[in-house]
Amino acid sequence: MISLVDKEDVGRAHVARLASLSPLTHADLAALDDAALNFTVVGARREITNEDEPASCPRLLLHGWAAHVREFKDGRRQILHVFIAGDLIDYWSLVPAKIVALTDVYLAACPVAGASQSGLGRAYALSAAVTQSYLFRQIARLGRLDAFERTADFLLELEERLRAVGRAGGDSFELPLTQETLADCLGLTNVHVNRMLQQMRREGLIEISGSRIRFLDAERLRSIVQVRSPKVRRETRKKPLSIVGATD
Amino acid sequence: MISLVDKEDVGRAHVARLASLSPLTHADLAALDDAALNFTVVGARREITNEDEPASCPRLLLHGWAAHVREFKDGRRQILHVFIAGDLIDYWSLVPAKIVALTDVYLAACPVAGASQSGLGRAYALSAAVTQSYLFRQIARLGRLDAFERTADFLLELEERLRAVGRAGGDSFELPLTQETLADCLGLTNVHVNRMLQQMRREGLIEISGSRIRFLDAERLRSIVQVRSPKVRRETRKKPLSIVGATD
DNA sequence: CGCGTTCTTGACTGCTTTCAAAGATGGTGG
DNA sequence: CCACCATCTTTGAAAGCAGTCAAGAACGCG
Repeated sequence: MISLVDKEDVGRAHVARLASLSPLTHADLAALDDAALNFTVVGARREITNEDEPASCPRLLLHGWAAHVREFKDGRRQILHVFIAGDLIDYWSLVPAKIVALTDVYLAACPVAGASQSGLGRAYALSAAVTQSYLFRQIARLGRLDAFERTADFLLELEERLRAVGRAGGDSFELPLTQETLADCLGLTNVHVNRMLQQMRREGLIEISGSRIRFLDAERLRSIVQVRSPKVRRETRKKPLSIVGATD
Repeated sequence: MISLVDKEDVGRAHVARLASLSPLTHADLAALDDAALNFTVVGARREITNEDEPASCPRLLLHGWAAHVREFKDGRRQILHVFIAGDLIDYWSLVPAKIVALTDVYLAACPVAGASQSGLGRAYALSAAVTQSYLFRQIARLGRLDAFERTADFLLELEERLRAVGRAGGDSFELPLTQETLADCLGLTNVHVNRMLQQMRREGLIEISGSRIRFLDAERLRSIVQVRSPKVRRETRKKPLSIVGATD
């Protein structure tokens, strides 16, 4: 049986997120509330979309977690992007993607932006831009951060995004992902993810109980990502890719 | 002194690319030709855009190579995306990004799509979608491919993209990037990129002379990326992330 | 021709994976 | 309420891939 969430909880996150991107009119809000009224439930581990049958229309993720995943023939797997409550799943009828529910998920059809000048239309555009910026962050994370930094950065990103939709209270939040799923996000093995989390616990950075994770020292966590440790990785003076001098 | 390219060469790539995405009207083509007439030149290693001053408008990259790069405080560097001739540099006034010229670069302001129904407008939208799909590929590459596979996949991607704009003849193309820049794309060190290229040469996969690279066995190269080698990495039967059964 | 950049190579280190097995957890049915 | 089962987490030992360091060769430009 699927565990239900409070009715008032369903349908808040997406409003919070979109409204924070662009001021919404009453019509916009009404459209969003309307859309949230009849949602679809997709069970954990079920496919929301796959490479063969692209989505018919953009959706709002009202509740739960989903992932855009790419699978290789030999079983390797990479999660390209994680969707949380409030996110727009709108890319793309054009780019076929496999998106799976990581938990039970509540989806609603995305109301079309009435006037193209409506706040809703702009919110959608901004949402896409924000999503893209998280893709960039994911690339940088996978390309240049080591396992420990990667894990820290990813947790910080999740906390930041969850907080924006009221899903991170105080300094803790629900993280209903297995360490294997985490590993698929981070390009690591489940074993190594486990070791990194252990290390964070030992160092007093985080605390995990059940599926809830708490930041004990968010500041230090953040500083880890910027530059791992002052001594280990000394400021390698590498030739800059770009020149500072006068433009042109 | 900046080496000039043939006049007829400037301004072909972007037309080829956009027209292949959506049929263009005469007006569209005229607008593109117009735009290409007065281009700006940005010297190699100069910044096209940086985090502080976002681009004022979308640009067409008429000629040359550019990169969206992210730099860390400690000197680490990751190239998030490479732009080649014909590409649209349009993301985003919204998401500040540092984009540098990897070679001398010719840029033109992007003509605004007249009617929102114009082929040009749709070409822009599709261009953004295609770019996004390359970001996904970059994530999968960095997350789950080993150094050899990564290098192969990246070269294949470049060939494919260059071919689409007539910049890859036969089985070879100009690759005006240093191995260090390549390393920044691939999340590797310049030393290791060198070793991977050496290995590809030894195995008769590629041939490099100057800045020109030739695929000697594109088919085998492609097969490498799919599944590295049948023996080394045996079909790990990992629990599937998603369920195949009936939907809902 | 000389100089700086880029490429190449080898030896060594170390981070991450692999393999294997034991412990914890949660849900189910008796 | 407990036993059981599947799933998930945890741990150790060993192997392997990629990074680091260093130095020499090749290349291109002025």
